[in-house]
Amino acid sequence: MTRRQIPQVSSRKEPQQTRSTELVAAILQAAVQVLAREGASRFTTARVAEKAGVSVGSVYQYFPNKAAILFRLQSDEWEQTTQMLRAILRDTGRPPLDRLRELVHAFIRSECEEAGMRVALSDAAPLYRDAPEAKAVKTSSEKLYLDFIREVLPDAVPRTRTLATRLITQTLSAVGKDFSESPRTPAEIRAYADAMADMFSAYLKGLMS
Amino acid sequence: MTRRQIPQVSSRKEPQQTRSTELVAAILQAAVQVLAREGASRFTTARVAEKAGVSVGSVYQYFPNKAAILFRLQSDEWEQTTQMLRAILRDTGRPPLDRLRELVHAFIRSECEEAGMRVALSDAAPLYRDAPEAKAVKTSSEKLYLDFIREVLPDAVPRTRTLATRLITQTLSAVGKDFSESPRTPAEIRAYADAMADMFSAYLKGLMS
Amino acid sequence: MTRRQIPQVSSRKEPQQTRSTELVAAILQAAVQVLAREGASRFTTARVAEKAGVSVGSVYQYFPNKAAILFRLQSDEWEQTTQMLRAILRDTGRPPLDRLRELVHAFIRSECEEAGMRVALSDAAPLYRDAPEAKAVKTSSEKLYLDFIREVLPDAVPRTRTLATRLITQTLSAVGKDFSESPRTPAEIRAYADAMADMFSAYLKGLMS
Amino acid sequence: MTRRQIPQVSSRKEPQQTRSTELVAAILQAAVQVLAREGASRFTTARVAEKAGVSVGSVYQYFPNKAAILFRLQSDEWEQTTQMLRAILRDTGRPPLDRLRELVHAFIRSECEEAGMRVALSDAAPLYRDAPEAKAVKTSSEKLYLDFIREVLPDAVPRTRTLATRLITQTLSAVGKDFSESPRTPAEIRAYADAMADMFSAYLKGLMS
DNA sequence: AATGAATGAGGATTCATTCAT
DNA sequence: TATGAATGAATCCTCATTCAT
Repeated sequence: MTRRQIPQVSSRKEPQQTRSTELVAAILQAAVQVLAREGASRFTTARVAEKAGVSVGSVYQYFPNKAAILFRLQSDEWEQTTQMLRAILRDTGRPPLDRLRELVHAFIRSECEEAGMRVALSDAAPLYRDAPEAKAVKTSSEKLYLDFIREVLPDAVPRTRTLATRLITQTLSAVGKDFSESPRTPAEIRAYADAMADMFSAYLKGLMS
Repeated sequence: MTRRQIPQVSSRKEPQQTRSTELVAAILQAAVQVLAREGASRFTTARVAEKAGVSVGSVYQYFPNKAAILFRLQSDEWEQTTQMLRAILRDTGRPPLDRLRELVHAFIRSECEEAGMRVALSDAAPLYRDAPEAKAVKTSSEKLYLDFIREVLPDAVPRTRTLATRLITQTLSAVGKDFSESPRTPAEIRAYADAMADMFSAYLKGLMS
Repeated sequence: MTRRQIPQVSSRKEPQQTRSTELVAAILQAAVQVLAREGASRFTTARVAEKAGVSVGSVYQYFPNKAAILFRLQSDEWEQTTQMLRAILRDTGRPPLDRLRELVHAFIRSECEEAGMRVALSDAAPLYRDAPEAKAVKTSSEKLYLDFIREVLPDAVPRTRTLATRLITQTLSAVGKDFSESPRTPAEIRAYADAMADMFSAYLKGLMS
Repeated sequence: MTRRQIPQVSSRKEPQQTRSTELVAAILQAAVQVLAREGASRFTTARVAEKAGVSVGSVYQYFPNKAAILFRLQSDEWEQTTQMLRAILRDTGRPPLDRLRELVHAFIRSECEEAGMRVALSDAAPLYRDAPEAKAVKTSSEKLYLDFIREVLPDAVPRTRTLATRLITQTLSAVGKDFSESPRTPAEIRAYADAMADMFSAYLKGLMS
């Protein structure tokens, strides 16, 4: 590609006053709604501002550009998901593969919540995914999984562990996204998550030997 | 979302004369280039026309709208990939899991070819994915996999087979896409494909018992 | 207006061979349908050609441009209407005002037939109305009315007669067009036509004294 | 017609600041000029913007689409005309038919002012006439006439009054429009208006008895 | 005569971002 | 700080007409 646009995506200023924090929250909440109701292609700063009840100018006061809003939405979600998964994976009292199963269920379930907004957010990915900040977020959560895999495959060579980690995380996120694009019933979700957990378990068991 | 735009995406006229066929080919080739070089957001009918050396009007003579060009690109690729995979899966002389492994390799390899264009094409998916024609294409190739899985799991209940089929196809396509977004060396590709094949094999073996 | 476009609107060639006559008829019939179904703004030569089952080139073989088709439609209708009215007005056996009443009824009735097409045709009027041929058509039918008014007001000065003629013809055509824009029941049509005839009669009686 | 386009035609925002009001005024004034000089077919938002000395974007800030500008022009004129006619009709000191005569004169005269623009505006009617707002405007002024006719024909049955009202208003507006399409001298205008008033008077007198 | 592919100017509308107030 | 008016390039698509075959 001749020249990808790599916008500066980090927040223009850290809002430290209460008022500002509220404003940012209002903007983000409005952004979620606009994304869910209108879709990625109709996600405009003007619409977000209007829904948030503030002026466009104010939006640009806290976000350098449209991509930054989307990035923030995405990264907040990553944060949230990661936190949830961390709690599950670190519960070392339970057998690892049990934890993995629970993780898969929790992840797929969470992906299916607010699916409409998530699809739209992922449609808008081209706008924010190439920003350097986006990559940072991704690698940070990678470690979490790697630690878990190390626990499961203590004797494997690093290369194998890395590969297994990548495969599982990538499958989880890519397939989760794909699966959640269609509306799903709780039963469907459970069945699919179980199948995926079965697959991961079988794979890891094979690597243990 | 309030109302998605569902454009008519099928070809405007079947080019039967040599000249027309060439024109359509030129347009599609130009489209591939524009997509690869400029990215989805800069993919415009005007640019395609210019690159193809024809007028915009000519583009619209053969494609009812921009989405139709993208859909055609995507659907040509699906066709091609499906054909390739069909050849592999139907080679019943070899053990199924061997064929599956080869399929995974072939698929991942093919996804990594022209990766730039593929990523852009997938970025543009919101424009064509909701067209009814798009769904038809998808379901048609589903059967291919289902037949294969039936061969592998002849005794499983239909539900299990369906689930396994979905999981594997979805993993293949979603993870393949994701994986190919970064540039990969042949070695990386082999390693990743092997890992994925291991995962599928372990999973299916688990279901056989 | 800086420069109105005054297109040459007369037929490119008089079709004298049977084949050609049929072609022209097919084109005109298709034009009527396109006008009725798609409206003036979507009336295009391409659509007419397609509906007629001929090529655009053939359309341009017999009509120098789009306006000419519309003009022909309009002028055919004028012709037809005039013929009908002539028959009524010249039936000198009946009292003039009776004939006028019948004329009004016949006219309004005919305007309400194929109303959709007529509205569209009138929407397209800007395209053909300024052609010199259009004016010729109009004046030709003027005489018919003038003769009738002369019969009704034999003693009036020419000025009065001219004025009365213009007022009546203009009212008839303008109000007829306006009235037919909404769908009307036969009863409505009769009532309206009667009222209009009453108005004309009262007016002319006033001028007779 | 398969599907008419019924655009939302009401103003996008009520300009309350002086600056905005001026802008809207400038746009409308420019619109009038473009309409008068270029005609309906060359009436484009770009031309209006340019003539008004603002950007296209600004035009769209106050008018949701082209039709809305035209509708506003038309509706302003309706308003103005109605106001004028109301003053005449409500001057109950004078005999009704005198007032009617004056109304006819005033109306025809006003129609002949800025005739070029009016013709163009009416050529553009297909763009705005089907908007729901347009119908509302029309019915509102209907009442004015109905009240007047009630005064003239106090003993007539409602049906008759309604019919007379419709006939007169429709004649007035349709014939007025038609008459003003050609340039007219003041004398012509007076003569034509007098003739029309004669016609209305004769008609109403006939209904009184 | 007939065809219909090709042209390309033209038009409506959107939207990210800025900046004067 | 907040506002929101203003910008104008960019985009998708249409269509009258021509002309090589």
